Amino acid sequence: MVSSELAKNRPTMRDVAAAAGVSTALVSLVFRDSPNVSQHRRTRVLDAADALGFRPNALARGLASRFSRTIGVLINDLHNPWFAEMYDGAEQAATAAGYQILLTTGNQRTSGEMRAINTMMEQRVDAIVLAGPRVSGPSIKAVCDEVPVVTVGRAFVGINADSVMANETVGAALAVDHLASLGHRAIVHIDGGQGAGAAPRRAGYVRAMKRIGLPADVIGGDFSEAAGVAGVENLMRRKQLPDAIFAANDLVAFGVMGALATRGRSVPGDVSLVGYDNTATAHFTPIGLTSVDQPREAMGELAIALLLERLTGQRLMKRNETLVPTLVVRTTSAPR
Amino acid sequence: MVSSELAKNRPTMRDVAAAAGVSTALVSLVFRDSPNVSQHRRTRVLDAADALGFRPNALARGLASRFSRTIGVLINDLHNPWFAEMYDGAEQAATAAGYQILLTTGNQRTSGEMRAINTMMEQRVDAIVLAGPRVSGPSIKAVCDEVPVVTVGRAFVGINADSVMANETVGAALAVDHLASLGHRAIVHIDGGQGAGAAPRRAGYVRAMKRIGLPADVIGGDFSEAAGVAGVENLMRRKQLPDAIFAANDLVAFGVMGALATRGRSVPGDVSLVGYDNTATAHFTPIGLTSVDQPREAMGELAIALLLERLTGQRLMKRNETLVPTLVVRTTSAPR
DNA sequence: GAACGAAATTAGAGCGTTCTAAACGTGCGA
DNA sequence: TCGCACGTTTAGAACGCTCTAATTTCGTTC
Repeated sequence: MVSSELAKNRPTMRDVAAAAGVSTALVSLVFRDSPNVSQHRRTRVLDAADALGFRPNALARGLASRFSRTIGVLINDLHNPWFAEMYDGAEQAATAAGYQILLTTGNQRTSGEMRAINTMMEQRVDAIVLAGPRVSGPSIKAVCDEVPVVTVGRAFVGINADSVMANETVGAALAVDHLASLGHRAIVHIDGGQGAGAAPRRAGYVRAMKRIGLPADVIGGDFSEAAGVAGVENLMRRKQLPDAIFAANDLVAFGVMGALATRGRSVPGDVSLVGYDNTATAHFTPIGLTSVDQPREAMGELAIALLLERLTGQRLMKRNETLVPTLVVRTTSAPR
Repeated sequence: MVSSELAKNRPTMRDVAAAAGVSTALVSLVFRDSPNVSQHRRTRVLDAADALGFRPNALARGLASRFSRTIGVLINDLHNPWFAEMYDGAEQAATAAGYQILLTTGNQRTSGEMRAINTMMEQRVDAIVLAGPRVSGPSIKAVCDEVPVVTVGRAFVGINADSVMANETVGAALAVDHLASLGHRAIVHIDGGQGAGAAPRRAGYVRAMKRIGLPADVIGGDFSEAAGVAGVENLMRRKQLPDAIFAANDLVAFGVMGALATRGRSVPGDVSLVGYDNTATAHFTPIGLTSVDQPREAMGELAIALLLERLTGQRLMKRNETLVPTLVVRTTSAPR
């Protein structure tokens, strides 16, 4: 090994034990906060430990104990702040339970995700959170049989993995009801096409419109800014613009805003606009996008809670949880 | 241990060896891609391995080999896409060199960072990247003596850690020169106060203005949207608005945009505006913020490259690298 | 002061790899 | 036929910790 000179001889429990004049077993007990260690020895050990600059070796610990006390979290896209917020909730819950988090990303590619999952398994994480996974169900079946797994934002059928989702249908209804309550009648939905969550949002929109007694009016799109621009171009060809637009997500809404501005139309003066996801960008003053907000942190916390139930053996059955979104009203939606 | 029933008896090298009728040493050689294993045995071992569903145990491997082949990356703020892009570069470089990345976050708090650093050290990472660290120099001195460390976006003096920075002075000059070349004379800088990188940006602005022969005009602020709003309020009290504003970062610029819009002033009609950092939000059509862009991916790659130099023993001396930013022109800056 | 039980401590065998040094074939030249 | 070199393979001792079972220590009680 080239860097042998770098392999510092770090102090081990043996060294600490020798320095403190006790056995390694006692040192081990001290570092695991065992209650049955005399105060006397405990301080002696701790003093010796930090005199030597001792750091317990997590690899050895994990190997010997068969548990790494680590939960692996796979985030599909690090650039998407959605995941950062979910992660906050997860980290907090995990830390509170005495677990560490091993964070990996799949770089939005299926192959990257599988590689990351394999890495986690080799690191012997005790459980896994898959946030917005793109992998196929069958490809992770073996993993789910080895450790507890929970998926966030997506649910697999026929696989032993728990899931945490947001109720997209309800979210869409929130948007529609809000716009309708402002007096808007012609409410168009630019949808997310094949994107994850697009279908239930569309369905929620259609159902809510029907309930209120308004005609559903869906324009095809996808989860991108370009879809928003295209949607506006499409609408401009009509005799007149709708009262309001409900975009499949915030990106689409940004596209809509830009395209309308380019054409001299104002939001919310000419058209009210509601997005979905409540991304960080939505709240910036020059934008102020009204948007449907998913309880991201809560989803992260819940994901960890589900794993802990499995880890402590409290539950063996699969569980699918659904949380309810809320609407954050800003300046892009106004009375008709 | 409560979850004993979950501690699946995963197959080990021993099992694979038995199944393939060879020694564990041979299995080990196969999994390390040793060249001196006969093709015959290699395939027998590999077949046996995946018949059993064997996954090498990274903990045991790291313990025995004294190297985890893992680089720890500490990201100060997961919500900030800046880090995501830097991480992309780092991950790519690390993977190419056969290293895995252990990603942690400090949640923007110094205490969180120290905890994360300790965790990495306990996991026995071979080297560490600190991206935008907030910790103090002395507090990580011991760590830097144990493993190679590189800091990104900040440099420590008196500590054995390499660093990768962007040249903020040059970046500020880019912004000033751009605005001046558009014919603007009264160019105000709303600065970043005590924030990291604020001082060199301010200095770069002042120097560039002096070079061009224009009077420097700095308004105090910090790296927040609120500072942008406050800056505009400040400017409105003057007899007339400046030709252009160079904001300390994009957040400040968003604040400026919002505040100007509120007061019925248009960008770039009344005032041209340049931000700094080129955040993802800057590029959205309804905003289109001209901004100084740091070569984030390149910075991540370079960070890993520096660590590899240390790991392979090619270099022992500290090295500080500085990369040059570029300007991305969008729609918030226009001729006077 | 002996006996006892509880509390505190320890010896020593793993955990699943890697690594060193030695052993084993095998083919080749003498 | 023997010896030797070379390419393969292996036994067995680490690596630094945890865990079980045993041992020691101690405070009580009789």
